[in-house]
Amino acid sequence: MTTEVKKNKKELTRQKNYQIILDAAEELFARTGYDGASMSLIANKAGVPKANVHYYFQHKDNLYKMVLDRIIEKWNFGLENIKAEDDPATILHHYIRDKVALAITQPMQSRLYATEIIRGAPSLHDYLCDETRQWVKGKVDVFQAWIDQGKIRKIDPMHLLFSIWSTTQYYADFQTQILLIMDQQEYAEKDVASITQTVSQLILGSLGLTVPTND
Amino acid sequence: MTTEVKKNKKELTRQKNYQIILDAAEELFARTGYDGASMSLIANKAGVPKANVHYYFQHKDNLYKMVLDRIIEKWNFGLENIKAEDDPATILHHYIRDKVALAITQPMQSRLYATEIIRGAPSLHDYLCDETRQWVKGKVDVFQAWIDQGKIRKIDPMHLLFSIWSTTQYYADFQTQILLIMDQQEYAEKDVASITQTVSQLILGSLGLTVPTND
DNA sequence: GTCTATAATCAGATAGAC
DNA sequence: GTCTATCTGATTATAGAC
Repeated sequence: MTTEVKKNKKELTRQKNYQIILDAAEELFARTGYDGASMSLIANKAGVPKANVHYYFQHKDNLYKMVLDRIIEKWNFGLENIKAEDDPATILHHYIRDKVALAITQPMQSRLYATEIIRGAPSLHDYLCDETRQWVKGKVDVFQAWIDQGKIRKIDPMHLLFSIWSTTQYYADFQTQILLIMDQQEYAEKDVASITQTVSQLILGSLGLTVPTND
Repeated sequence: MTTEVKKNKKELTRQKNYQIILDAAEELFARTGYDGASMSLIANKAGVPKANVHYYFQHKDNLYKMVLDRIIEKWNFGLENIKAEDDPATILHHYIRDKVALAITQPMQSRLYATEIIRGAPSLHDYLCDETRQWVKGKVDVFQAWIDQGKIRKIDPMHLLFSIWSTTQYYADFQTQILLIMDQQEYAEKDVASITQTVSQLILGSLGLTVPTND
């Protein structure tokens, strides 16, 4: 085996271990909070010695930040190129549908994000001030243009956006409560459909729009 | 001083200390999570020796449960006696208004509840299965009656309720994010008004109702 | 009832053999 | 790069003087 091949193999195990630890950390941070997720619990779940977690990520805080970074990248999507000329009903319905799907399939990531905000966003402060604030500003402008054109009913555009976030993320963050109330073990296929339908109906309905029948 | 008076005085200090510790614990549990809030931090914040916290509440878990109990009692309000004959617009608008007010004035309690649910509701499991499920069932029946009478547009009643909870609580739980995006230190009077207005418009508007102008 | 001092345990982090 | 053994400090909880 040449040194080159050896090097590649090592790099591969490195990346694999890196991901395994990140996955374990994501779930534990989401499930038990920053302080509740100990490095040894994370190491156990990942199936590596605790010292290796420190070898890869040095400090706990660094590991936490890496987990958050990965989530931010994944969640930072939707409404990318919306314009005043677009059709609000289509745009918003698709955004809601995708948000609900993400909440159902990746609840842990939503929950970790939620606990970070609830803690006062110590690790996301700058990101929220820069990227998120700018992003929101852009979307709010388009919403306002829709209102001015009479495409949608008059409403506070920023709070409209917050309402979309809250109603969709709720099904990830409060899943435990929802399922206990519904007396179910997990979301069924029809639940996803009725959640999407209800939330979409709620947002679009209040704007004087009707939910598109075809996706 | 008679023994009776002495006894009353002792009982009074006991209740006072009890409340002081509960208040400190509530804030710390909400801010840093169950594991992040250490007994010594709570004792410091309350201004009592750590041993006294144990004297009053024995175990950390017990203190946490007491804090939760107090929150549940306070939040378990609204829609108490609604009936199929009531006017949906008035009922729902008042419910939303009160929920928003509570979210703005008591954000810590909402956040603590949220983290408890996100953790999988270890301490609230039974409460959610019994009280909450029954409560929801009752409200859903009334909502359904409103739909059947043609008072409100057809919508999934349970998800309608979830949407009210999510949109209102969001302003407590995600306050940090919202204020950073809005570039403000705290909610202003006019914010509370526009949040109430927007959320009410959202819920009522999607039901084919209009927001009542007079409270 | 109150509080100091301390026990027992577990956390994050590292040294050093392999 | 990997992992055992260990250090240091913090945590929950309690014993016992006042």
